[in-house]
Amino acid sequence: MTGLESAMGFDFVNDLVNYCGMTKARTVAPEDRLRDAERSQAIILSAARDEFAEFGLGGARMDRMAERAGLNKRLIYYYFDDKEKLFQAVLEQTYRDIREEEQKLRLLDLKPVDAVRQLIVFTWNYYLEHPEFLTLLNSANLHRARHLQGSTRAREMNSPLIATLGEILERGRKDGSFRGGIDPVQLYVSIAGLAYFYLSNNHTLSAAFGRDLMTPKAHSERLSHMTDVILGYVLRT
Amino acid sequence: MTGLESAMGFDFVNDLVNYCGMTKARTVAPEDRLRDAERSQAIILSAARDEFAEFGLGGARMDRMAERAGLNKRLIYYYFDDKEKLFQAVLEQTYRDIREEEQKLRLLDLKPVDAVRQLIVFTWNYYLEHPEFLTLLNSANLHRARHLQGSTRAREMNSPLIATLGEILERGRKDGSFRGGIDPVQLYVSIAGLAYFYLSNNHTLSAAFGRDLMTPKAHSERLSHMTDVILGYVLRT
DNA sequence: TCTTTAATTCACCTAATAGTTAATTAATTC
DNA sequence: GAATTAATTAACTATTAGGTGAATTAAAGA
Repeated sequence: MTGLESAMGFDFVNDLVNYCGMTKARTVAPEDRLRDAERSQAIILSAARDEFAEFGLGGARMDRMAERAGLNKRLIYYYFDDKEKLFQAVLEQTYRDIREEEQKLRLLDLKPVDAVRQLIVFTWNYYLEHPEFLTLLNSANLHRARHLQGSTRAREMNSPLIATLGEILERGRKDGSFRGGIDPVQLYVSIAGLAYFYLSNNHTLSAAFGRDLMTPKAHSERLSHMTDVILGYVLRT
Repeated sequence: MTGLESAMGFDFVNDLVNYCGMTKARTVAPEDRLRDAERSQAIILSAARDEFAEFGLGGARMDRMAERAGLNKRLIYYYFDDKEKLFQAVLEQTYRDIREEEQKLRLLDLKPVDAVRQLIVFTWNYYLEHPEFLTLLNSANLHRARHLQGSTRAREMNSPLIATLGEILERGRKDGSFRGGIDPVQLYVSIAGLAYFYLSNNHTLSAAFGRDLMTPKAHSERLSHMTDVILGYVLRT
């Protein structure tokens, strides 16, 4: 309480808060706070994501993460216990991010062909704009995805997309544009695989074929090729 | 020299070797030798391959490699200098192995459709039977393939395959079975990607879709799907 | 204002790890 | 059979890296 408030004989700030109907969860503006648990956790998570993405689980360094975050290393352990749990938290966040973007697509509002086209374009662009997604998944798989132990969470996040794709395939079959008997999981894995492999393995592929696969031109050629391949399979001929 | 040889007054073994016209590079049968540089190097390389494949470059442990190899750790440094160079040697060996197998395919002896089919089957089976190939390539890419520095070697190894595939596509186009304008590099990357992503990411995918992707049945379904996708694209309709 | 709680920092520990020095001994040469 | 070379080992080092105990201080509560 300030000297003035004290002199006035009542708690001015508290009265104001009560008058306005605000909860007094915060007495200082979020920006001005020197300490903020949520903010620190978010910063750590993002620093850890970058570090894991760049060096893999085995190569990532806790000290470097702290430095990246601009926070004391002890805080990482305070909030995330250990390296394994931190990696798990990063993975969950990463999954949440892509599924959130996928939700926005509203594929069921489109014609079946356009919906498939859109899904291909989205997948390609998302991988292109989030290279960390690719390396994090590689790390997770190297460790046999033991960080997605519960697996129910992961399944819950992914089944909506597969259900949507199944519905799209069904509609396309009914209106005669798609062939029948397509497994939505196989199709999704194929779309993802065509983009993933090209981008994730671009360094070895570029070396192997002596051709820069990361130019804008190469990118648009790949997207166009991918679309041809998938539509060539899906469309009734 | 044995006591007997000595007693006879001449070097029996040397005379025998000269008589037979053999070079005396080895005095003891390869099996019986306690020390053998080539053998040790091969053992180290294979132990290192397994270790790198299981834990990645960052997670691999030199001590564990020595244990796997059943040889003193110092030998690894004696023959391969350091961890980085060892990883490079492992990568080169790995590439050599798959290209050697590819050479045996004799795709140009087949009809174009069958050649493409064969390439798909080979790729699928090779990845399936050599899971270490997948994780090693992932590691190489995580480190931006800096271990394939010269790149000329890598290109030399891969261009024959692309040339062969180009020839197959050309023949197929001429005989009217294939569509025109297919880029062999794109096609190869697609075939590889369809198999690679499924197998390399099988742990996260299985968790995401709540479905075991590694049963024999799932495998044959995937191969069949992949074939449909690629042929659906390649074949003139 | 005073107390309590929780965010943050400092200093440190221990085990592991990449890499090395120097001795040893099997194999080869003469 | 002695000398030389090369494969192999044992023991060691310096450093790094994951993790922790305890003090500090900002923020919240009363």
